[in-house]
Amino acid sequence: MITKVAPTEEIDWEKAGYLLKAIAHPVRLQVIMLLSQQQNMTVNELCKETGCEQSLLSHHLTGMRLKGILSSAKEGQFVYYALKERNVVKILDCIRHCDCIM
Amino acid sequence: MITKVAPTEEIDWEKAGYLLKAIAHPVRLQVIMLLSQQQNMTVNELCKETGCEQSLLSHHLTGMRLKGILSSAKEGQFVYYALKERNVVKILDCIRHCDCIM
DNA sequence: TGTTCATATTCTAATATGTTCATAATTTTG
DNA sequence: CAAAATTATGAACATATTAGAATATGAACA
Repeated sequence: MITKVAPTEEIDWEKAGYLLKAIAHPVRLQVIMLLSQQQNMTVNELCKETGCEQSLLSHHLTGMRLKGILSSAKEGQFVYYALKERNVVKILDCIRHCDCIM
Repeated sequence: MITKVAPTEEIDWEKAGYLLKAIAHPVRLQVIMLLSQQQNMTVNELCKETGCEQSLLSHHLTGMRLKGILSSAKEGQFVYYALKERNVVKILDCIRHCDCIM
């Protein structure tokens, strides 16, 4: 049996870049932060918390949903958004503790 | 003396978004990874490793330098690039261990 | 039914980003 | 000095992202 010796971790840089781009925006980061603390929130709640205009926020939310970061569930007249890919929170935490001087 | 009670960590989302955007690109991520393992590298070395064309890579490098992520030092005909903001490596490590399904 | 609320979508404009190509600047070498 | 190597720069272009306005859809409710 042939075993790979210390296989250099294969990273899909395209994927990684795609993922980072998908969250790299102040509003989207805030949304992730909020949903990491609160399970689900309606669009309106997110609007108020982020201070982002409804239409624009909707765009961001739709995008993140399509990219698998968020899930959404319609209940009556409301749509509840939640984190689907909770791993992105780790990236947030990382930035939070990073002290990146920029 | 008045002490702030459990101050909710203030995060500058603009800054965070800016930082993420600054590295959110397959070539730039690779550059960061390479320089996290090797201290300095010339443009040519980075070219070969990333498979990115010289001019394009140069643009990326210049951008990252201007944003404070990389430093550069000219030595003779070569220019050595190095990580200036090593904290970005943490973000890479995070992605690496994330198993983000995307 | 008609009105209001919550959300999504479409359209348009502005701006930013990624890419390529040609060329410049500088250093080394023959 | 001329040629080759290394890197940067600028123009031009394509594409993507961001933003906001207007409008559509559908649910709730008087």
